[in-house]
Amino acid sequence: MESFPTLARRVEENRPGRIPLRGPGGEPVDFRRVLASHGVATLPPNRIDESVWTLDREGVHVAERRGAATVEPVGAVPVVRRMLNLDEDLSGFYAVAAQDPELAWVTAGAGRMLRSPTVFEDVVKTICTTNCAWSATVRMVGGLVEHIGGGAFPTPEAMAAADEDVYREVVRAGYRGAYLRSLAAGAAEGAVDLEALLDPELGDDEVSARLLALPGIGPYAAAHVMMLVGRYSLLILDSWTRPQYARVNGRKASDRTIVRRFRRYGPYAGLAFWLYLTREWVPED
DNA sequence: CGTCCAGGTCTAC
DNA sequence: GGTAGACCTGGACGC
Repeated sequence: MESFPTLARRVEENRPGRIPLRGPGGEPVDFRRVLASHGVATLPPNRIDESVWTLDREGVHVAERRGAATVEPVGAVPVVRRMLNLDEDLSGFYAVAAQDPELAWVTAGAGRMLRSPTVFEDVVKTICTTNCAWSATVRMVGGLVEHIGGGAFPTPEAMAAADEDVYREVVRAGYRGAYLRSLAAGAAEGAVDLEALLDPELGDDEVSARLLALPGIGPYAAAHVMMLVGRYSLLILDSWTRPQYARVNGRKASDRTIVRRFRRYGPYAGLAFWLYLTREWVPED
């Protein structure tokens, strides 16, 4: 006869995992705003359905129910916690944002950028956004997932082992192919430790320097990856954010002016800038 | 058809 | 420190 505690545990484990949508400081977490936090979040193998607000990926299903994220299977709870960035305390950011009439709304739970399960994946995807239209980014990442990862996001080992022809003829990554293979080889051999970029002991300048040392990562890509690993001191200034700022702001501004406007946010300047740009992305109910 | 450029980066001055 | 050109790809545009 099975003991009661064991049975109770089994019953509990068979229920979908539930993750309360609260940050470490008790801050609210807007689940929809995490799913719709940035464009890279929508790339394969992620599948985000904004009509019902669900996230599916590699057999994992995430939805929102009664103030919690529900996760199936339950074993995927740790990776989902990471993807939703639920362990970062944003209360310090909210304290500053509350004083800014343009951004006070974020304190309702905005600011968590959807992360990939590995930093490697976010770096690869970011490289695939450089110097090309969004449609090309979708094609390249789709090619990596389908033809190298077999439907999942490819491991560094698989990407390093893939032939150059695959990058040229299937992924159609163009000159980025060499960057991607080189990055993957470094990650596979352990020469580059991308997970270390999550180390809170590192300063933003150190994280930035390590990213800029990677093949194919320049100022834009470094700032983008940094936002995804919780480093917000740099603003993402590129061909999308500049005109988007002009649209939201009502008139154009130089990079210097933009940087000044968000200077009050200190280490959260990049996050404040991004949220300002994307404030219309998730309509209120 | 050619030119431009999109969520830039690299190298060479 | 700063700038000029080259760079894969493939839509969007002008001619």
